[in-house]
Amino acid sequence: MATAPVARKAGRPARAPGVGPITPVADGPLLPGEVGRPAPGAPRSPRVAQIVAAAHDLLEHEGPGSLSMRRLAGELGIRAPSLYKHFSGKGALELALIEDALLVVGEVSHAAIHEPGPDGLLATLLAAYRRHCLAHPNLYRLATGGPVERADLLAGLEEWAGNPWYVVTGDEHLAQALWSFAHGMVILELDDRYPPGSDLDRTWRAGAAAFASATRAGAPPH
Amino acid sequence: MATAPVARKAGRPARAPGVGPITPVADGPLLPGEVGRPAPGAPRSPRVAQIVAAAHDLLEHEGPGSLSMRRLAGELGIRAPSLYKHFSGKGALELALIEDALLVVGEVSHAAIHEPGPDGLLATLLAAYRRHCLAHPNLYRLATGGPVERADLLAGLEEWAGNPWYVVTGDEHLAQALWSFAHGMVILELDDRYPPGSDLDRTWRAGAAAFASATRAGAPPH
DNA sequence: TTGACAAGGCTAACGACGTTAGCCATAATA
DNA sequence: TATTATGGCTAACGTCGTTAGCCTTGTCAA
Repeated sequence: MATAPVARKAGRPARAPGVGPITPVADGPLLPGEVGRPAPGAPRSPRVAQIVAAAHDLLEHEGPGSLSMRRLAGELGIRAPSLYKHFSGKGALELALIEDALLVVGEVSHAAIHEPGPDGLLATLLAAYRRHCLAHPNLYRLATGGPVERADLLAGLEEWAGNPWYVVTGDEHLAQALWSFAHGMVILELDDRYPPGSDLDRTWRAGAAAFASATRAGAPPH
Repeated sequence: MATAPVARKAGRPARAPGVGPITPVADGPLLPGEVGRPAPGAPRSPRVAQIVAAAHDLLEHEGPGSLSMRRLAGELGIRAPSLYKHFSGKGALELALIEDALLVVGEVSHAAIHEPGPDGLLATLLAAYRRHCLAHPNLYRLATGGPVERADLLAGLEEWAGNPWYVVTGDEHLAQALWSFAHGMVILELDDRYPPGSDLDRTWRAGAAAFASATRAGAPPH
């Protein structure tokens, strides 16, 4: 390299380079209807992983308006055009963030259905999804707002991330409907689109009850 | 005026200036639980209405990337800075579009619950919402994507537009949950986020059935 | 009739954006 | 030791939203 290597600007602690968003804990046995994590694609070079980590931090801490090529390069101590040695463009960088986000949300969802709470599988999944997504608003918006180049995504990633919804409903259409409800709730809550003073806990419970009774009425979840 | 007045570039037919998005058909009697349309705010000047109409056309026909101040001005035969004589910025322009979009979607929703189909109020409302929103994708994304300055919106607009969901469920939390489901379905369908080959008609029906039975189980809709 | 003023155009320019072209230094490899 | 890949750099282009400042036209009061 011609210039000072790495050289993160002072500030928030950097993630260890090369470490992806997933710590692949040993996968236990699968539940009925559950599918396994898709095989990872080509591994990222250390520098690419470092850039993605910096972009992740920038997006989450400073907001989407701050995730520009110049700003990101500045965080890394380089200039914007140098980023094009590692990514074909901003879209490719965002796609990497989206992949990470889907992997993590998939991990969270699969973990939830392995530790059901007293209210049952469905309510546990909904609660875990809500908690996680609200805790990562900018990443969630990036990952779910607008179309995505499905061909460029890790094959099977979306299906795997959405599989828990099928596990808890036992029906693919009910699963899609339930996930749509959860996504609508999260995104509208993130964007503060409910009337002020709304009791959203109760709204989540009302939706959960509706889908839970529909699940019991139809084919039970295995 | 110093320059040629109006002077729309040739192309799509212009809407009559000053005509808003709503043709205020005579409002019939209200259903139980239904609220009336909010009182309109300050009327728009003819020129402002014309600019909003041009922005509307541009957004819907050319997509959000084409809705720039320079491009919009070009459609109107003027230069971008002149738009600032009528709007404080792009955000104010977008807010006018959002207000129009919410008014229209409110009209559609209220109309739907006055003409229930054979599957009942709830299914009729869902079908009308889906049909209308999918027919105006860019406007829908603008109106529902991201936060909105509630203080700048016509007072009571969001509540009125959302009121039909309450009318068909009879419960405010179930109403919010149902609307969240509908929004999630629409936005994910618009963004092509369901697995290829999904039978979304059946997904809509599955969700409708879940909420319909929850509605029957709880307080009936009047 | 004249003067003031509001409305609504205009040009020039600023800073930030994504992106490209072309150059160059270092490290690894043949 | 020569070559090549890696990964930096500067300069620049076109687009974006936006501001400052100017000017013409129409209206309306003195």
